[in-house]
This record gives sequence, structure tokens and C-alpha cells, in this order.
Amino acid sequence: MGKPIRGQATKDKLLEIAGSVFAEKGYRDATHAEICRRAHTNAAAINYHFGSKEGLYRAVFERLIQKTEALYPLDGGLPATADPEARLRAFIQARLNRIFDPDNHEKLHRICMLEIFDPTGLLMEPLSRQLAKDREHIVRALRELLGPQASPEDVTWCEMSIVGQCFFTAQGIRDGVIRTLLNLNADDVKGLTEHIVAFSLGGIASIRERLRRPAET
Amino acid sequence: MGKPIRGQATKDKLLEIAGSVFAEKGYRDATHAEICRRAHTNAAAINYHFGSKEGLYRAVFERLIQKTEALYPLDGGLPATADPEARLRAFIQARLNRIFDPDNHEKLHRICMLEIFDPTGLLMEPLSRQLAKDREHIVRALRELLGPQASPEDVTWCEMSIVGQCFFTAQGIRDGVIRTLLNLNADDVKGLTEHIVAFSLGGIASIRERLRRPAET
Amino acid sequence: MGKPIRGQATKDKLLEIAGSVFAEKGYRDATHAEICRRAHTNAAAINYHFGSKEGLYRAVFERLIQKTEALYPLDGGLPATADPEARLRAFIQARLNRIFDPDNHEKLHRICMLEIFDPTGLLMEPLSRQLAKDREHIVRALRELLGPQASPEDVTWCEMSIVGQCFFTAQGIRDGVIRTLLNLNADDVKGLTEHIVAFSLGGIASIRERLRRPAET
Amino acid sequence: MGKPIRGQATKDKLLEIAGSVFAEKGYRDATHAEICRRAHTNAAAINYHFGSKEGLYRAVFERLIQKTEALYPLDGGLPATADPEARLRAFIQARLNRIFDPDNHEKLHRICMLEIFDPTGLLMEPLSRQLAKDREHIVRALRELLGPQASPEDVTWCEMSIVGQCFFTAQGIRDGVIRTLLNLNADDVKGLTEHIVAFSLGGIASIRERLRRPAET
DNA sequence: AATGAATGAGCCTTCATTCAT
DNA sequence: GATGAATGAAGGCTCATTCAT
Repeated sequence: MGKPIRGQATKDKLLEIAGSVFAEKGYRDATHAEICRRAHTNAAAINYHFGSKEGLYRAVFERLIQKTEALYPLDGGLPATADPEARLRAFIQARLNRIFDPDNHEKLHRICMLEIFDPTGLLMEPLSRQLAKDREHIVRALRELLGPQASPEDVTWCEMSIVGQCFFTAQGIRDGVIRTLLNLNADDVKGLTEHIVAFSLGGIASIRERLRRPAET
Repeated sequence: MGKPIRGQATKDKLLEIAGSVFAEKGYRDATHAEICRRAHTNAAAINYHFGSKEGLYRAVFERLIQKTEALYPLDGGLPATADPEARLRAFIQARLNRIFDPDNHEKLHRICMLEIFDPTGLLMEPLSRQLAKDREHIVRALRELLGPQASPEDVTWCEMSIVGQCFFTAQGIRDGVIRTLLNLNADDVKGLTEHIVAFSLGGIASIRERLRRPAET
Repeated sequence: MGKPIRGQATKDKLLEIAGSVFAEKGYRDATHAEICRRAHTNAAAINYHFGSKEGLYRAVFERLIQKTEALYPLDGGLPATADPEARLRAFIQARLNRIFDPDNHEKLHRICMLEIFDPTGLLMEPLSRQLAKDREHIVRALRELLGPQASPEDVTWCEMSIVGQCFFTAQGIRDGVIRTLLNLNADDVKGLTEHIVAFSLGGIASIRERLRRPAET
Repeated sequence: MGKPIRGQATKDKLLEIAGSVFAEKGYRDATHAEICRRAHTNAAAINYHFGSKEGLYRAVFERLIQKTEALYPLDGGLPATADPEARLRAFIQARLNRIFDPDNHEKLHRICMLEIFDPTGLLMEPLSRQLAKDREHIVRALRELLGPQASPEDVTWCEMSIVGQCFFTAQGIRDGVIRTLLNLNADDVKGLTEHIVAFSLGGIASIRERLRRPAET
């Protein structure tokens, strides 16, 4: 109740705005000047509240992670005993929801993509911790779906196939060059989800079949 | 024969080195200083030969495109009348070969990825022209594989599923955070190819089946 | 009786800590941040209590002067009628004691040295008042030792010779480059005193002799 | 003949001016802005020519050392076999000449004093090398003058007594607080030299005598 | 034709100080 | 009376570019 503590308000504002700027421009191109201008703060505020641009970046990431985790758990709320196909669907759905969430989460997605393709080295630890945690759900579902013959490598490749579809397709739908090229409907998240689920289940079935008859390769 | 014109040699050297630096650091973090140091040239050479950093970047891209196209055509040399499954396999193979080519072509891949995920806006035109051209082969193969019921959107989504697997999996195998996380064998390009082909054929079959019974969704 | 006023405690703590920081880093390199951190105070406390960094600096100096004067009078407690040689020895002893006092007084010495060699201009008045006062004892002793033929200039030069030995030798024994170079024993203050006394008495005798036979130069 | 190479002129100007500014303000208070303003250069010139402020500082020091060494050798041109008293006089003379040289050398003296009393840590290596070299002449002369009974420590203390007189007296004559206080004639370098020589010879004689009769202490 | 020298704009950061409570 | 929050000014440095030769 009542207005927030004075200091916290500025700090939150900075985190909010900095999240947007980092997501838009990437860490290196985001400047104190722009962040502070948009947050209506002095250029020294970042260093005052976060010690440095790096400190701000890390704080932004942590905050985005927390918000997102709470909102879109990657198990979709399903118990570990649920049908693995349903859990796969839930995972894909959650991934796409995270990406297309209009609020904070697309920022997280952007920042993660940038870190994966052009790392700053500043989020190494929290990012890999996060990614490791995110994998658990899908890896478990995949093990069940692929059956006991699947090696860890088989599982990982299938995981990459699925996550790659989510990340890349989302990028294609939403941004830049590819979007212009493909002329896809950015709003049809549901349709996209169904596509990826169907495609992936087919892919998984195919891999499973292949494992049963390895001679054919 | 006679010695090569001195100016041309410097220019080529710059293109060569700049390709590496742009690929390693991205456009924004690549500096005149580093490029010229590694090319043993004066810092003014870039502007002298290419007018600006932007000019150099564009020239580098064009040159990489040319070299790569000649080396790894995306139809794999197959005629348009060949078996569509074979053409799909050829496409995936060529994509992965381009990515894993130890020479120049991984540079092209890096630059394309960076442009897709963090566009500079400088390659908009040549990049989208290139991507449009690259699509043709796979889109044709997919149309045949998915059958006449597939809408253009279905085809595009499948295309994205396949390309997404290639791009993202390659990234996962080769670089940074994800590689550390997954502990995959970076050399097994052949195994990766077979995985993506098998997974994709399964995925395509699943989508085709789904188109025949649309009520199920 | 009764607990000390809270404000006074903070103020004293600030004076104490600021003395150390000014002595260690010099006025210019001493920062509000460091002083207040080490004094467990808010960064605004300095300006609140002392108006400005300058005000704090002056207050620190005054306080150090007071403490030191009480502890190590430069006449060594000897009456003005005592043997001038004894008074000279007492002066040198007191100077060195001030410098090597492990508590507060080496701070005063450091600050004076820094002001002499790299003046801030902020202590001009109190410092020159202090130095003028400090001179009195040795100047009087020197006049007696040099005899009536000595001009004021002769006296001053001898004074400088003696004080110079104290200040510089002390610096050499205790700090940085010179100490490393000379490898002297930092604890032998007594030995150093005896050296300077002996050297100076010899020097004074030589000057006195020279005054009697000015033709020789 | 003819005007100097273009680049070298700016570089020399910067060294020249920077020497003055470093000597006047000390390393920390000397700013790019002031140096470049006075050298009529852009603020980026320092980093262009010397890499950094530190680089400039080091270059300034080296240059001052070189010029000074050539102009005022501390042996005064005397052979090592000359009368030790003459060599002592030559040493003191050279030291004072270096300090009072109106051209570059007082800059060197200022910088050395600042480094000794408030080190930046940037000249540690060249400074201590230089000081070690400077000592040689006087140490040799002192060994002869003090006789075989003198321990290395005795020699060092006498050295400090002499150098201390030179440094401190010079400071007193020339700068700030002390000068105002003492009202000495800044131009009488010759008189000062004679004073320090006479005082020191007397001091040395006294120490030598003391070594012969150690019981008296 | 080619390059060493120079620069203006902008970046992150630090600091003493002031403000609002 | 005392302090957490905020700031304007300035600092060293980097960089793509331009200039003079």
C-alpha cells in the first residue's frame, strides 16, 4: 500500500527500462545514456544502484528469470507421472509462451538468444545454470518417448531438434529479415505450437523406429 | 604474369581478415584497429578501399556468399526431378556442410546468425535476397513431400522446423554455453545429418498425416 | 557523565579515520566514499559535519597538531637556558619521535610532507603558523652554537640542513622506493638520532669555523 | 635541417608540456584536458601517441632522465681517482644544479620528489634503477672519506644526511610554505652549495671521529 | 596510391555535493 | 539530527573517420 519506498522505485524503473534496452540493442550497444534517459534518471544512477553496467545487466537477467519462472513453468504444471506426450506438448507450449509473452519475457528470450549467439561472458554462470534447469523436463519426457534403446546422445539431439524449432521459428515469426521473407502470422502461437508438437512427435517416432533397425543407415 | 596489383592484394587481405573479425566479434565489436592490425595495414586502409566500415562489411558478405555458393550448392547437385526425399537430404547436408566448413563458410554462417538475431540493418537487402534464393530448393522438395493439401503456411512452418534444427543444433554443437552444457561431439557432422534427416522425415510424415485428418486438432 | 552526544561520536570517528586516509592517500586521492566507509558513516556525513572535504581536512590538521604538540614538545621539556647542544639534541629527538610515533603523529608528518611537496593550498595559514612556531627552538639553539658572527641566513641554512636530515632520512627509512633501495633498519630510531646529532654538530662546527675564516671560500 | 617530421613534433610537444603539467600538479591531478589544451592538441592525442596517461608519464620520465644525465653527470666529470672531497663537492654541486636548472630538470626533480613522497607506483622500476645509479658516486666518495671503520649502514646514513640536505633545502628555497617562511634567496645556489659542502664535510668528520671512539655514545 | 597523424563524439565511471525525508 | 538517494561535472579512454602528405 502507499507509494513504494523512494529508492526502490528508481531501482525498479532502471531494471525495467534496462531490460528493454538490453533486449533491443544487446549489452554492448546499450548505453548508460539511453537507459537513463528513458528511465528519467541521471547517468550516474546506474553506477549508484548497481555498481556498473555489468552489475545492472546481471540484475536485469536475474529479475527476468524470476518473473518468467513463476509465470511459465516449463512442466506446464503437469506432474512427472503424466503422459510423456502431454508433457512434451506442455514444454513446447511453455517455451513458446515465454517467447511470445508480450510483457517481460520476450526480453528474457532476446537476451538469452544474444548471449547464446554472441556471448558477453557476463551471464555465463546464471545462464548455464538456467539452461541446465530448463532441460530437465524435456529430457525426461524424451527418454520415455524414445524408449530404452536411446543413447544420451540420441536424447540430446532430439532435444536440440525441438528447442531449435521453438527458438528459430519464433525468431522467424517475429523479427527482421526472416519475418519479411516468410510473411507469417505472428499471432498464431497456437497454430505454431500444434505444428511443432506434431512435427516433433513425428520426428521422435522416426528416430525411435530408426533405433530399432539401425542397419538401414 | 606479373605481380598482382599491390592495391588489390591489400584489399583482398582486408576482406579475408575482416571476414574473420566480423564473424568472431560481430559487426559492432569489430574495430578498424583490430582488423587492420591483423591485416598488417594502416588504420586508414578500410576507409580508403571500402569507404567505410559499412562498405567493408557489405563487401565481406558478398564475397563470402560467392565463395560458398560455388562450393556448396543447396541442391547438392541433384536435378529438380530427383526424389524429393533425396533432395531434402541433400539440402540438409549442404546446410550443415556450409556451417561446418572449416574454411570460410562458417564465417558466413556466423555473420548470418548474428544478422538474424541482432541485425545491423546493413545487410537487409543482400541477406534477404540470399535467404529467398536458399529457400527455393527446400520449399519445392517440401511441397512434394507434404502433398497437395499443404498450404503455403504449412510448407513454411516445416521449412522453419528443418532450418531451425540445422542452425540451432550447429550452434549447440560448436559454441559457448550450450556446447559446455550438452557435451556433444563436434566432429560428428555425418551423425548429425542423419539425425536431422530422420527426424525431419518423421516430422513431415506426421504433418502430412495430420493434414489428411484435420479434425483431430 | 551520561553517554556522549551521538553526533560528537560520529564526528570524532570521522576525524580519526579521515586523518588516516588523508595521510595514506593525500588530500586529493582521499575520497568521501572511502573515509565514510571506514568510519561506518553515510557519505553525506562529511558535508553535514564539516561542510565540505576542505573543512574536514582543516579540522583533521588542527586536531593532529593539538595532540602532537602536547605529546612531543620540540624543546623536549628543556628550559631555554639549558646547554644549546642538549637543546639541539632534544629538538632532533622530538622531531624524530613525532615522525616515528606509531599512533597519530606519523599522520601529521605525512600530511605536512605532502603539503610541503605537493601543496593543496588549504592549510597555508595553519601550516605556516605551525612551522614558524616549530622553528623557534632550533633557531635559538643554533644561534648560540654558531656564535655571533652567524648571519640570519647562516642560521636558516643550518636549520634546513638539520630539518632536511630528519625529514628525508625518516622518509628513506620508512617508505617506498628509497627504503627498498637502502635496506635500512626501520626500528633503529635511537641510532638514527645519534647519527643526525653527531653529523649536525660536526656540520655546525664546520660552519662556525668557516665563519671565522671567510677568505677560504 | 628543415622542419621536423610532422608526427614527432606533436609527440615532442606533448612530452614537453606533459612534463610541466606532471611536475606542477602531480600525476593524479594532471589531466588530459590540460595537457592537450596547453599542447594545442586534441584530447585523444595522448592515447594515440602514448597509449595512455601512464604511458605518457613513463615516457616523460625517461626523457627527462636522459636529458638531465647528459647535462649534469653526478660525478661532475671528475675521475674516480680524484680527491674524494672534490668528488663530494662535485656530487652536491651536480645535485643542486639539477634541481635549480631552469629548463627541464627541475621538472625531473619535482616528479621524483612526488614519487618519493606520494608514489603512483608507475615509475617504480625506472625510478629505483635511476636512484641506484645516482648513489654510486657519493657512496664511493663517502667510503673513502669515512675510512675503513665505517659500516655500510654508516655510509648510508651519511648519504641520507647529504641528499636530504640537498633535496629539502632546495624545496625550502624554491617552493610554497617554507619559502615564504624562511625568506631565503632563491638565486644563491653557489652559496647554498658551499654551505652544504662545508656542513657535510664537518658532519662526515664528526662521524669518522665518532667511529674511532665508539665508547662515547 | 597509400598511410601516419590527428580528431570529435561518445562511452563508462568516479566524485563531492545536494536533496528529500 | 542524520542519512539514503540522486546528480552534474569531469575524468580517462576508444573508435571510425578525416587530413596532409
